[in-house]
Amino acid sequence: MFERDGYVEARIVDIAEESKVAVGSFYTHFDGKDDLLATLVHDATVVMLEPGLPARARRQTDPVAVIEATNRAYIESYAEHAGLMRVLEQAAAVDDRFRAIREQRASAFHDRNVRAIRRLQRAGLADPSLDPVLAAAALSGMVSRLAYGALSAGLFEATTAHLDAAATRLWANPLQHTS
Amino acid sequence: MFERDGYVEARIVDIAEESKVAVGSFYTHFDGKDDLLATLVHDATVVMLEPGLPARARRQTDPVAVIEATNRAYIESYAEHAGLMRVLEQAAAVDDRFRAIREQRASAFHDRNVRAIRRLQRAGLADPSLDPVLAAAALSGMVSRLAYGALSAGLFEATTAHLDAAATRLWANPLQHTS
Amino acid sequence: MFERDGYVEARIVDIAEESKVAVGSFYTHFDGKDDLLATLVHDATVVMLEPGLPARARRQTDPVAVIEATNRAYIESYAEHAGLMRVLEQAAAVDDRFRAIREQRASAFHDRNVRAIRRLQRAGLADPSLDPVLAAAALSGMVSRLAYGALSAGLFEATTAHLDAAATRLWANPLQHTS
Amino acid sequence: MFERDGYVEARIVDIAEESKVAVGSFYTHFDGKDDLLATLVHDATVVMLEPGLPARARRQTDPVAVIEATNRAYIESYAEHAGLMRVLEQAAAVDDRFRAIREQRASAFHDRNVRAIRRLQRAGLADPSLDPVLAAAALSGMVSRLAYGALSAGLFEATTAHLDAAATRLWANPLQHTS
DNA sequence: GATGAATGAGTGTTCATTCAT
DNA sequence: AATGAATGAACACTCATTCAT
Repeated sequence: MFERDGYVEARIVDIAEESKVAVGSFYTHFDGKDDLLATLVHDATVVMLEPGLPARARRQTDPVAVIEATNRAYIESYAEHAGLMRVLEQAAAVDDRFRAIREQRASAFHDRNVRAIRRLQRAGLADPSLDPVLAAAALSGMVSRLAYGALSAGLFEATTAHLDAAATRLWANPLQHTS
Repeated sequence: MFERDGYVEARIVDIAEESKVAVGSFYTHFDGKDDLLATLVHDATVVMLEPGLPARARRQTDPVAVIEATNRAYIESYAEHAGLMRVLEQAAAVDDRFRAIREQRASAFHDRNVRAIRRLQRAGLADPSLDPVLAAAALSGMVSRLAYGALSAGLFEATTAHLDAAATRLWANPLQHTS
Repeated sequence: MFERDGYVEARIVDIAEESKVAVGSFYTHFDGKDDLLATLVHDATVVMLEPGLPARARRQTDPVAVIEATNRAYIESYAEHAGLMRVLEQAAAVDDRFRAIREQRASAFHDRNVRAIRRLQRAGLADPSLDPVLAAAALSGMVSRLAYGALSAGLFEATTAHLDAAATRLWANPLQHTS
Repeated sequence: MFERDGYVEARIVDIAEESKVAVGSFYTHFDGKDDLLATLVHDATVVMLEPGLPARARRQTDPVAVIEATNRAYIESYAEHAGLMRVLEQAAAVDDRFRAIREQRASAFHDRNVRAIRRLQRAGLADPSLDPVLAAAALSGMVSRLAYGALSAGLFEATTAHLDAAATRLWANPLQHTS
């Protein structure tokens, strides 16, 4: 229902009906509309932040491999939860609680990226004059826009593989010394 | 009122009160809440798309100068209208009319960037193997995330000058031939 | 405006606009919507109750001629003011003032008919066992229904001449002695 | 509430209060003010058009008996629903939906009368030169005016029995050959 | 006298939430 | 635990009327 009508327009009655339970029963399980969405987002986030692939990638020394693994993880998880993310986006615009949740989610990715850039700089593999925080923000903005444009807004046709490649290339280049 | 309460929460009565007119008078000037926001956004957009600085920059041959001028124009206009943009963001999540307006605004910048990248590629100043559409999306995502993080969300401290510099550098590098 | 939108739906702004004056000017001439309609109805009623034709008919001795003259007068005046009468009908359902005006108008016709029937009875030209009040009510109900059906509701096709003839015949017969 | 305040003036809040339920509960049962009235009228109409008495009367051969039965049925049902009919009258003046309902109700009676007159003419019991449609309109206008005058408007004192008698007499006479 | 922008009381309708069954 | 009818606060919008110009 959230994905069809959006967070604001979705009515509790419809959600209950869709789930084939009575409205009252909905309140037995959730405190309200916000609690339901919070639960959904929480469940999805737990999966998204699972340190499976990145953990393995971190051990690698090739910076491009690290970047590619990170980007692929983000894009794939975005592809899987695109609908929910759109809903979270709307809820965040209306309810401060979700603004916080969204920021927290974003921070998790952001911080991971800041750490990755610092590591590359220390290893002499990235331009040390870049501000890691700004760079991480910019680069993850870039990747999420690519994901949004292709997977949510349908602005351009591209497979997730294409997106991976483009993201990695645009990530890798600016970090390099332009000497 | 929109900037304080958001589009959805703002009540007509409050908007009228704030303007020191009666509710009825509000309707003398606007057809409704949506009409008011549409008007505000329209006015701001007219200013933002004025081809002042970019037009002059286009004639320059130094690609970095072109990029810098474009980025500065975007960041400055974003800085000026940050609050309104946040409201538009919320309205777009709730009302299809505003989704369209937002897309249209985004397209205007996107298209300008696609054209800029193509021009640079033809002039041999940018890596010709990049897809201009994906690159434009990625790069403008990057810049708008920088602007959003610094000016709307307060994620990091930075002057608009800092943002200009970071944006330009991160734009310029990936376009270059990595030979 | 009243005839197009009905009494309740007609808006003062539209009435003023239609008359090419400002709303304020409307109130210079009339106290409000009700005053305007009262004036219109009054003007029309003055004309309708003018004792032109019936006065002459009254002097005649042929009862059928009297009846015919009365019916014709009613139907013609109804034909002329059908639109206004429909409006009055609606206003009477909403505003007690107009209910009174309508009753008064109806009474004028009713009383005239009661007097006519009494005269015919005294002259031995109508069944003396009929209650003149009920008969007058019934017969004028009949005529006004004919007028309404043909001229306002369009229930059946008939010229005013046809209506005259039918009304007179249906009036004349029941008054006669069934011996 | 409708009978006290009329259709237009009746407020949902009052209707709900009168029924000792909350406003919201009103909407649990009806779609709106119009739906409530439509339901009331529908229920009343179902009863009014029940072919009980007239069906039996139809088999009779005495035309006066047929007419009397029809008139009594109409007057009794009118007496029972006089208040509601007045409301319907007002609603019809304001809402096209009710205009249609009223016309439909009127047609049901009208058609029945047209058929009755035709039957009487074929049986040689009524003047064959009368137009059955016009006659039915006129005669039912007469009866309904009697009912309205006595039961709704209080124009004259009369028991339903008096009304029956008067109506039947005024119906019966005009149909007869005036030889 | 004419103007028409300003006024604000009034009301239909929605929907998250409760709670007796 | 499930049910779903009842609840009533909340709010957008209309339009007759006023009054400063």
